[in-house]
Amino acid sequence: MAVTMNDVARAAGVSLKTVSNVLNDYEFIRPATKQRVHDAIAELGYEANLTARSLRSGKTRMLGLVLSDLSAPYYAELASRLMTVASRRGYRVLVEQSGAVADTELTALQGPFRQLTDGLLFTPIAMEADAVAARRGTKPVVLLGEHIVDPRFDLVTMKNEEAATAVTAHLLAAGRRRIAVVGAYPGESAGTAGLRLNGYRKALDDAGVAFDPALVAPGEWRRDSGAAAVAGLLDAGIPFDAVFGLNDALALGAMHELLVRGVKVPQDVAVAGFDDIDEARFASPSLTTVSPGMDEIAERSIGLLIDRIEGLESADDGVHVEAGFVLKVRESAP
Amino acid sequence: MAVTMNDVARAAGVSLKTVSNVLNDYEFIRPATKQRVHDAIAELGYEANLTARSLRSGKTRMLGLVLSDLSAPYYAELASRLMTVASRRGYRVLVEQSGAVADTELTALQGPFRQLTDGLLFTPIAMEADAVAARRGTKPVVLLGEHIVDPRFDLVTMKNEEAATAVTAHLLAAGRRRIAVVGAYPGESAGTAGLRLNGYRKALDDAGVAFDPALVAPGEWRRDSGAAAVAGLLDAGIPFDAVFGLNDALALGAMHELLVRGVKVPQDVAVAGFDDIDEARFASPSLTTVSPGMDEIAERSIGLLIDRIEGLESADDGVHVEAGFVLKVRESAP
DNA sequence: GGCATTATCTGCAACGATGTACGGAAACGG
DNA sequence: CCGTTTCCGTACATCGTTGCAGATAATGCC
Repeated sequence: MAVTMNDVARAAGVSLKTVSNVLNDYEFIRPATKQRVHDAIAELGYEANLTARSLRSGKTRMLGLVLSDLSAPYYAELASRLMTVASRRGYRVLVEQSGAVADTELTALQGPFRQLTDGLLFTPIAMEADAVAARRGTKPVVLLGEHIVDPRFDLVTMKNEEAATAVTAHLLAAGRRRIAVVGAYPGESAGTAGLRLNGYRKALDDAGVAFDPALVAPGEWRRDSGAAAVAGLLDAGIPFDAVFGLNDALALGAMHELLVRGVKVPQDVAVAGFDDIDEARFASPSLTTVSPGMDEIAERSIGLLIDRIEGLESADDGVHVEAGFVLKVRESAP
Repeated sequence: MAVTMNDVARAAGVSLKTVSNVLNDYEFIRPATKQRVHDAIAELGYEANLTARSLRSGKTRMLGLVLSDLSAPYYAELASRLMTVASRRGYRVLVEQSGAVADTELTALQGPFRQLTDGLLFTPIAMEADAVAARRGTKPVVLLGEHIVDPRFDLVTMKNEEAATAVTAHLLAAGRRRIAVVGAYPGESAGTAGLRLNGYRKALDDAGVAFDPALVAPGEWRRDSGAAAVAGLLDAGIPFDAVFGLNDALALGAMHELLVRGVKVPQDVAVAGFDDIDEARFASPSLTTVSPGMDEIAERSIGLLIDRIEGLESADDGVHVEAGFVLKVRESAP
């Protein structure tokens, strides 16, 4: 049986409550008493029972992180940093994979997962704003991504549109005129894909280049769909001289397919991505992309969530944070 | 205030304990009673309080996963699958990043993290067998990887040596004779790196090719170290016609450096890796590697751990599981 | 010196579930 | 028909903390 507060209290010759007070930094305790308690704790090797503490206090000191798939490199890198940042403030992160399925997202939002955490970092993909608003409980929720942009919610995101414009402008400046986009539907204008597509269109407009819907190919944001999308364009005989993958995985998949087909990158077709995952630097050719300030996103989202949990942030409306970005020009689109 | 069992009991006109019994599938309950309780639960929207349940039962239905760094692609993919498999058996996975630091590993093994979980999936890197044996508590621990191979522990691993031999033999069969290895010290023979290096040496022996320590370059198992290791070899003027990265990240980093330096892959230097992460298929050239049966590893390690937790597995000695492997021949080393 | 105030510590109840023990009714056996 | 067994359900204690409301002693103030 583990050592309890009662054992410590007995050993230190004080009441159980005094031990609790010492542990919770209660103000009025004589240094000598505090010392005796600490000695007893050290001697017995006492460790607080977190479950009991949670039951009594209603706090778990865990944050929930809901994302579609932890094996996606962007999410893996993000999760890793979020955990590191959270642990600096004494919180753990519990991850739940939604698979981008509305049902699973809903379960994460209001099911048992919710109970285990003091607050949620939620990347909605399938669910819409009203549904989330109706189902979020009383605990804080900070949204990640851009699927839902709504004043009712705290949101940490990136400059999708501006960054996409920058990438596209960079391709245009290099003389590319038929820039294919993979990862969106031609008409899309909301959500992460939509925003990035808007950014692309804006750059085209600025440069006076006409938008061609035939150059826009949808696909899930994975390497294989990037490859499939490019294969589709090539097979359809649609000419293009650049590919903008709406995330790096898509771009890298696309680039792979181009090279397999004997298309030279960047000579024949330039390729650019979005996210600046570690893999991008080491691809061959290395991938031009945009770094969306992941450190800042991790820092700010955890900070905001914990501030909400601890009552340090009390804005009535949702707080919106937009991290900066940096264009990373590499070999795939010099 | 949330709905409690007491509320349900009142609504159903039974005692609190009967509600508990219904929820825990106690045998002797009249169908009619069971139905009334279920109706009340549905009507009130009752959800069991997991914290209270944990406190009373001593179980959390969470598994701990300790690994060095979740952003490493192999671990990210593994973690993702482990979570999926665990959830099928009603468990969640809580991840802790050790950073491959002994202190952090120790904390994960016996600190608060331990309390939160019913059992641990532990990838030791810095800690040694005796230290782990002394500090593991009473809850089940299943080791992953090969840093510690010891009959005292349950262990789920892969055929490192055989697989490394297969990769090396494949390179040799293609006529390569000076195969550099990145990710190990020349004399290493224990741990994952050591085993894979042994496999490499065995293949050399079988083929009657002499082992040259100058071809073995150490480095952490990341892309950047793979690149740095190859840069070192090239700068030192050590000739080689193949590189075996002891994991895919190393191999991909190495390949990148080769290509940057104008070395043709696979014409001048063939490259092979280990792990078969998704990225390997989409690299250019695509990476020859070995797939270590990650699905099997995920299935078996979660299965074993949960069986231990639930008392379904009771072998006194550690159970050792070795997943099979498949060589994936791709463009980087045809 | 008397009374309010401050400092220090304590006991009890409560968080919401489960384990143990037991009571009564129904079914069964001889 | 009575004792035993099998069902079905309940009451109470308990897991290890923290919140609340004191109790007691020491100090400050006039």
